[in-house]
Amino acid sequence: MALPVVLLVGPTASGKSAAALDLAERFNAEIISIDSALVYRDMNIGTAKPSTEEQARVPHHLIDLIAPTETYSVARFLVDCRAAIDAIQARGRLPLLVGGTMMYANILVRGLSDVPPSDAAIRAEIAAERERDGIEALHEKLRVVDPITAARLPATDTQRIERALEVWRITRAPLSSMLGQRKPALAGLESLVLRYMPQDRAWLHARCEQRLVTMFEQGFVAEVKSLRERYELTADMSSMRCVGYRQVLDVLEGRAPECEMFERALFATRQLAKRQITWLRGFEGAVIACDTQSARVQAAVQIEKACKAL
RNA sequence: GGCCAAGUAGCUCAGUUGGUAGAGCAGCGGAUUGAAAAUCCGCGUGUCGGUGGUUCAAUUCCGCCCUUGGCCA
Repeated sequence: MALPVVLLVGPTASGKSAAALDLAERFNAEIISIDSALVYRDMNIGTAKPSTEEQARVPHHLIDLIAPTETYSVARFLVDCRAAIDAIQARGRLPLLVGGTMMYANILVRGLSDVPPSDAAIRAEIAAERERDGIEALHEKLRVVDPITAARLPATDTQRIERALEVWRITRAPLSSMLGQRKPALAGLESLVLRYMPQDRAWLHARCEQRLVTMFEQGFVAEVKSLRERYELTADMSSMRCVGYRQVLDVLEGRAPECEMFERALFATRQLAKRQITWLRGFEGAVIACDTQSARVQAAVQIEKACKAL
């Protein structure tokens, strides 16, 4: 009997990881993390990574893949994720994909166009140009080679302007000519999307705060200090731009006063949750109110229904 | 009980020599194609404590009431 692929997506601190553990045990599932922060080794407290006990209860995948000095990508996620799904299904178990990195979830469902991978050397070269000439100059260069993308992006969107220029320099073709046709990532698989969303935003904000308090009590600052001793870290690395890590690093490197650290980290967490909720509204799939008692039961009912339908 | 001060956005406050109001911090909405926990774009959300009076017009001036804080009994 074929099993569906279940995606449980929700904002940070919504309780999806804990729910996933229960659901995994109930449905004989293995968990695949959809989380761009959990891929980093040695970043445990600030990412709210499932504990070793939790990982012993249920097998988890796509966690601890790279060092904090390395970078991951959506495309690599698709490859890793598909491999994990196939392996889990081969064992006759249910793949339960859980997380809050909505770009990954989005690409998983809608597919990725045929765009070249990033090139670290070209990317560094473009970043240097931006520091020297300013982002407006890069936007102008992009307008010449890819007017469609340049018109779409505000002149302030550094990351996308730099990426579009990078694509041009690698392929000599505009990014806008490559988008449109998407290669489906879940081809041949039945999928069920469960959107874990709070009815009351204040409930989520309170949980964000509570979890952040716990992180600092568990030694979050010590974790970042230890990371700095073990790795050659800089503030512009993807790992160090993660919510919380960035704010702690700002204090350790003297860019921000310690008294503001908690408040700034909390603010960043809320902004993240907000962006995640924006994505969720645009997704197809069952909505589950994560701030109600029956959230897990509702999720279980949906999964059961999907399994029977196959 | 008497005197004084304050009452304006979720919070802290500004302001209107009378023409229904604006900052900061919060908050909210949106974009998203190999960095996404990233990178950007947009939005004041208000019976100006209540009530009566003066006035063409009151959040603003006057009276009374309510609430809060302080001082005196």
